[in-house]
Amino acid sequence: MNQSGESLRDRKKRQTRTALERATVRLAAERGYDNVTVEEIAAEADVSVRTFFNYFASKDEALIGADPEAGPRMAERILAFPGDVTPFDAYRRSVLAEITDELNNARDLWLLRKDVVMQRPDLLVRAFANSAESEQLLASAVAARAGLPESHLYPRLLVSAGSAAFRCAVTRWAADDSLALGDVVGEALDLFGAGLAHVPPYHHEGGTS
Amino acid sequence: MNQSGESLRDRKKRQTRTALERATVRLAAERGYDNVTVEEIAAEADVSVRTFFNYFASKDEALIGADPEAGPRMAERILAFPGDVTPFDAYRRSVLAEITDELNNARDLWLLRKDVVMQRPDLLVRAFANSAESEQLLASAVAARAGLPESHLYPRLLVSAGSAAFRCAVTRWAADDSLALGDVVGEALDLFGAGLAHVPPYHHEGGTS
DNA sequence: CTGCAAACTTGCAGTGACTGCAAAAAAGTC
DNA sequence: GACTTTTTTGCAGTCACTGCAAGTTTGCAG
Repeated sequence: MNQSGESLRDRKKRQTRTALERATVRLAAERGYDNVTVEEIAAEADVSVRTFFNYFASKDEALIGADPEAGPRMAERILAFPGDVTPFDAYRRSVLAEITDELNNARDLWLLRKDVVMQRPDLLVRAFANSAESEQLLASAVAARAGLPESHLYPRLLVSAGSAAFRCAVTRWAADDSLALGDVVGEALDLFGAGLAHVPPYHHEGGTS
Repeated sequence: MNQSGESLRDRKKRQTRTALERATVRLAAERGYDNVTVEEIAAEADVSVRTFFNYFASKDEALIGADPEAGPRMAERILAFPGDVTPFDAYRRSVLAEITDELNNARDLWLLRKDVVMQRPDLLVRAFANSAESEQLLASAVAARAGLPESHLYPRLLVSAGSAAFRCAVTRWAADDSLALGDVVGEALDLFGAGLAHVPPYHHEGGTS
């Protein structure tokens, strides 16, 4: 019964996973991240506490909705671009594509996460701390594309810059409703691309930049 | 009795603080970070567990030796440079100065921390997660110097890039004994300064870069 | 549809980080 | 030496997280 690629089991697993994720985000946004216990989250999703930890290694991970496939997916994307695309561009496009997908799939969740992040900005950093494994994958992909050894600083810096861009962008996005998250991330990556030695122009009071 | 600027009390506090820090790092390097309990650390430093938590908010903080004065100190340095120094250079120099000082004061600790980080790279990221407050200070200083509003992406990105540079540099430093940490951080910051769109040259097997 | 194996869920008991509180012990002051 | 302010400590409690050993559900073959 897996011609559709997804058995009953798989479907149920996906369901509990997203139920837990949504419960976590919803409750955290509603009454503050650390006023919510895993027990409450599990109850909300109608599973046992132990099951929560079968799906997520930590409360943090559930909040951010850590997707174990995101790393491999992005790495593949990076390598799939035609040869004349620079490593930076490949990485940049890959990140933006991922964000677009994510927002299309769960924009509502990100709106709630925004509230949580506004209360506790450190959560975003902490959540990214656990993705060292994925980052390693991305760094390898970048290294391959750039013709550099894995030990080189550049690939790791580029990937770190990516998550920094994302984190800063979320903060900025949270503060200004009128912006699209993808655009802000793109802008941040551009600053990294152009070099931080170059201070970007800023027109006081003149939003046509 | 505080003409020397430091009373008995202050001296003792400093002593317990560094004793706890050293105990944490030493034990963690010796037998692995999570095979060490706070109870053991406290015992090693001859204080109670409760006292440990009077000095450090978490085990992570003790491992990294989080210095609450580092943020203000660096911010001050950034603002103190003459006016013709660019924001990037001011930040860069400030970071390198801090690292130099730190290594001069506690090089042995950093050598041990290196071992711990090699076992668990995520600890470094997590440790930096709690410094959101300091980062805000630095970002403000950079913003002031760059003539940008605090809400602008640039200052935050520069500061994030700084910690990314530091984290990547430590990793690289841990893997190659022959390098000086300060140099690697400087190199990383230079890559950020020049722009990541530019892939650095790499001479296969020719260390004259 | 039955019986078996693999995957998933659950409860339970335990560890360890971390907190608030109130009392003991120093340290500084006069 | 009494008095105030800090610092240390013990204690009780909460909560995240883990390993283990059932119990339950799903997949599959006969």
